[in-house]
Amino acid sequence: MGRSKVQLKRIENKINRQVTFSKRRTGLLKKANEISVLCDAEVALIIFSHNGKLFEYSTDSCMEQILERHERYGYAERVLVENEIDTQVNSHLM
Amino acid sequence: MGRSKVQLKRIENKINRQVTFSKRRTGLLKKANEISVLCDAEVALIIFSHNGKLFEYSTDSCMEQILERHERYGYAERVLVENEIDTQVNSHLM
DNA sequence: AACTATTTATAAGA
DNA sequence: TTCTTATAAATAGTT
Repeated sequence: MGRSKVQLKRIENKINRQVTFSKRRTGLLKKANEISVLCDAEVALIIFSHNGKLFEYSTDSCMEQILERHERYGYAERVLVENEIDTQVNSHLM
Repeated sequence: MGRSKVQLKRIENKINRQVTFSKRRTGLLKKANEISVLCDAEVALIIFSHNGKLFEYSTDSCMEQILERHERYGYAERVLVENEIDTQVNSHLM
């Protein structure tokens, strides 16, 4: 999206990388909020810049709750996988 | 982005909400990967659909490491805030 | 699931 | 670094 197509590889120029990071971070956070509101989804987004600064978004500002839910879900999935339940059936559910 | 402008509020029609979720989820995951690669950032994205299904992306597939880093960073920030260090100075850093 | 008209994001440039 | 602008990309409504 811009004056030229972008190649999906690390931007070596430090200034350009920083500018692109700033722009895309704003866009990503915005879209995370949009899908959350529009689709009634629970979203957690964590971004650490190359320089180690943290940026984050979470639905209803309850990051910890979402991370806990993720942790619990993870265990449940592991059980499903171990039981070899056909995931293709479930992939149609949202 | 589409035939009409979108209002930032919950899509009440279930079918439309599901379709929009599917489209935007794909876009969001794609952009999370792009900023990660282009800008050498560490990203964790967790999305629970309205129906409770989990979708996630994490840089280098190490979600747990990123979440741990987030937890540690959180504590560090809290100390900074308590010490009332001027955050405007740091806001120029990325 | 594909298609396209439009909106939106953003790469370069100022 | 903030604003502008041309262009790429995403996506809303449609087929």
